[in-house]
Amino acid sequence: MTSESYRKIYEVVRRIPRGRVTTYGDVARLAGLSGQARQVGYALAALGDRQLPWQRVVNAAGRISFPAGSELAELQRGLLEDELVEFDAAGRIDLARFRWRPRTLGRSDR
DNA sequence: AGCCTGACTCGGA
DNA sequence: CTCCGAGCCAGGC
Repeated sequence: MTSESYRKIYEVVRRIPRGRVTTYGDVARLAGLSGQARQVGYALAALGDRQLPWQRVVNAAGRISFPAGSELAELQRGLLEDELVEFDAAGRIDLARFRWRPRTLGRSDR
């Protein structure tokens, strides 16, 4: 069960395209785990050496979910900036511009 | 089992 | 804008 949920979560994260981001809640929905955003974060924390674009998952506020200034926060931000994802002065990503909208959510890209 | 914590989110004050 | 409170669920003690 857990492993099954994790598998679905990883499956979704793997599909996030470069230069785009998505939220924990969206990943949960796409993985058929609506309302379990928290478990997504949990699954990502247990990534191990899997090669997944985990940096493309941010919270619903468009912010990195690590303490500002922490090592992981810096790493994630750096990886995203390398993909040309922009952060405003407050460290927020404009989800209206960078959010990934897969067809399975009913929306097309812009 | 009970209790706390956490890469979350949403609605209300 | 910020601060709860509640819902969520896996893990560790």
